[in-house]
Amino acid sequence: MPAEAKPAKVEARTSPPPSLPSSAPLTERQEARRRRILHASAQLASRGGFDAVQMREVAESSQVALGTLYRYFPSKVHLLVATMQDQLEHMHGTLRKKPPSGETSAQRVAETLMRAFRALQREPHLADAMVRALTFADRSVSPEVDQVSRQTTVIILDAMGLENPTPEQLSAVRVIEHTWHSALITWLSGRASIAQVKIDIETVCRLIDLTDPTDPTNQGR
Amino acid sequence: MPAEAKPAKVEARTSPPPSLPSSAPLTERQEARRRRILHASAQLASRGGFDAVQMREVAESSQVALGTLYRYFPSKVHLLVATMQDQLEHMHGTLRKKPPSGETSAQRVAETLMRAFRALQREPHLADAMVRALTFADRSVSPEVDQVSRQTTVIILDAMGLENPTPEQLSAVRVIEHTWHSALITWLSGRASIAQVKIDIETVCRLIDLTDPTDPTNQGR
DNA sequence: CGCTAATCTAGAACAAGTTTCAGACTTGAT
DNA sequence: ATCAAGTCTGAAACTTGTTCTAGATTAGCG
Repeated sequence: MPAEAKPAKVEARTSPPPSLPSSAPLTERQEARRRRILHASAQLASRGGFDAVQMREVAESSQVALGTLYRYFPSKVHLLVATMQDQLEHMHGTLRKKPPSGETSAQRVAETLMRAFRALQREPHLADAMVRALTFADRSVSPEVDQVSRQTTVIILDAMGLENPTPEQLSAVRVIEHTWHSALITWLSGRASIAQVKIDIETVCRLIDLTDPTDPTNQGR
Repeated sequence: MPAEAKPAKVEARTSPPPSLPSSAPLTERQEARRRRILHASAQLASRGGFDAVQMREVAESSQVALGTLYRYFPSKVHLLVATMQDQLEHMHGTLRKKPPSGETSAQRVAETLMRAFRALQREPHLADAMVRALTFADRSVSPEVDQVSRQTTVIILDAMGLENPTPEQLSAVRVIEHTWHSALITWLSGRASIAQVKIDIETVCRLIDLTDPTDPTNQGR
């Protein structure tokens, strides 16, 4: 990675989705620019992963000046995390259409995650770019990364079919997310097979059983 | 990050610890150089984390030419992962001296990981540098990252006090490692508190109970 | 000791993320 | 329609990881 200028300009951003400095609503043309940028980012990422997303190329592909690109997304990592948010929304929509069919919460969650995993497998380079950005993100990207995390939580809770999760269940969900992210990384870096990821996901999903109050074998714990 | 030259020179390295091109044993002076480099790396990392480890500075601090530094460690990530291996060995030695006191495997593992976590807290910047490097590593660093992973596995199995882990237990250990890494990241990026990390570790360690054949409540599973 | 291959050094050069700047364009309000 | 403020553009500059080169040094060997 080149000049990762330390003073990662932490603009006083506050609004949720857009990365613009202030929190003003975007004009139509601005919204269009933002969309073009995200599209270019995803496209380049689909080609060659994290390294292929070069800011100059993104700017060119999206017909925007480099300075403007940085105005919308203050760093490459911000850009890729935003790209991930974008893709996650798609994903959530898609998953919602066909709810998982498993009988237990654990099965449904595992099924949902494996479905997401298969989607990522279709664009492994894009997955690489997004996941690497996520885990490489430093504090200046925390709000955005957190948003991704929340969205993931929602997806998992959706799969569990829970209205009011208990604190224990939320803990289990946290651990599932940890495992999901880390397992993805091992897969992306070629250190784990698809089968291994599947096993890991299924293994961690058993934690859900452990917190399922309707499971009679959990009384002794 | 500056010019992350894509063609990450993947030299035909094969030997285990040293990153030198071939697999020849190091001379004394070479061993000393390697040590100086790792020391400088850890020192700079302790200051300002990942970003503070600048290759030129490492070279200068360790009294080695930039080209030589790259001969020993083909990239910044390689260097930091090697630094991690180094620290892990220390850690393992330290942990061995005072084995965990918990009664169950799960307790001992959680205790061990929390002890390691406290060690990391003492040098948060160093932890940042090492963990970021680990998760950002691409395929060219897989062997080294894998070695770190194996070492971590050994530490956990040690804590469990197992001679012949079952496949199920190994799966649980994998998930624990995933959680450990990911939880560290959320802590380092300021998205999770120390307390939260503790909870996550304790939560995932319950998976061990699930695979403990001596636990009578596990019969129905 | 003298030779050769490998290693090391100093420093330039290159790549890509990030910053900066002057000038053109838009927007919103008057 | 007009003006000020805010945006966008194009291009250059700066930073830091990485590569390359020519010339010293060192290591091992006969």
